[in-house]
Amino acid sequence: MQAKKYNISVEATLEVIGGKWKCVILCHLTHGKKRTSELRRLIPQITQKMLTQQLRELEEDGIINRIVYNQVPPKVEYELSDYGWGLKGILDALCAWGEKHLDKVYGDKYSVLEKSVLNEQLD
Amino acid sequence: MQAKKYNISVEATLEVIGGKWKCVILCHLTHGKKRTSELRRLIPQITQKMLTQQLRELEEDGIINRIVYNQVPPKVEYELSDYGWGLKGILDALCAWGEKHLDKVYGDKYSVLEKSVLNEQLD
DNA sequence: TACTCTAGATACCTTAAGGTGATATAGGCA
DNA sequence: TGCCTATATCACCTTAAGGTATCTAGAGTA
Repeated sequence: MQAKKYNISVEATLEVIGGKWKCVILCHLTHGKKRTSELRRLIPQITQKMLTQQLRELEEDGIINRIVYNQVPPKVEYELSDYGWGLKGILDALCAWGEKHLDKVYGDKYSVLEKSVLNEQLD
Repeated sequence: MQAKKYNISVEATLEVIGGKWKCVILCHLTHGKKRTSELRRLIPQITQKMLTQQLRELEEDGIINRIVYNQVPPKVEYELSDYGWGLKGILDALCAWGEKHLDKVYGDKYSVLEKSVLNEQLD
């Protein structure tokens, strides 16, 4: 395989965790193993297709592990792989910056309700 | 203005630095003020339109400052704003992870040439 | 005069990312 | 017998992100 030409290494990172959903999924997984249905509940706007598609790609890149339980109805869990845990610092920083940014941009208009919902989902 | 509903704060961050180019631009700016033409040289694949478009959006979000010199031919420089410097930790981490990832994925096949080009551009 | 150089705008077009809705499993259970 | 469950895949469609080509300004310069 030929190394792809990146002009700057951050492009390699973006290829792995870029896009609309991957960081969101990974942030949730930093709080522990999750079932597919849990992820769908945690990320209401994501569609079934996008969820499994993003999970597949993350799995291919070795960021997450897919754990299949042989039972009916099916049960599948996803967790950060050892390699994926190397992203924890970045993911936490992204979340933290986002919170600060929301405070800055919306200030008081950023309702307490929002925050409680947000924290609930972070736990 | 109504606060947008985010399910998790990382979404707010992605709205500011998401997309194909913004992190790349910002990474370059962490190494100092840059003229438009310098950025275009540093990011050969970006088109004129995308560059100015992304720069405008970053400026609107208060991440970068646009410095216009009143002279002909025009001279415009971009630099991280004080607020933008708050992203330095994240940007550095993204770059660092990307380098490690390239090593892991490509190993020896990831040529020294690539690395030197890469480092050159990081300086 | 004609052409350079830098930064940018704008209209239009292409493509890939993302979304919708239907269908497939395969055992448990009413 | 037929419906439930959770997970996933497929074909198709939409939309927004990104790309191309052409245009501007205004002074220097060959």
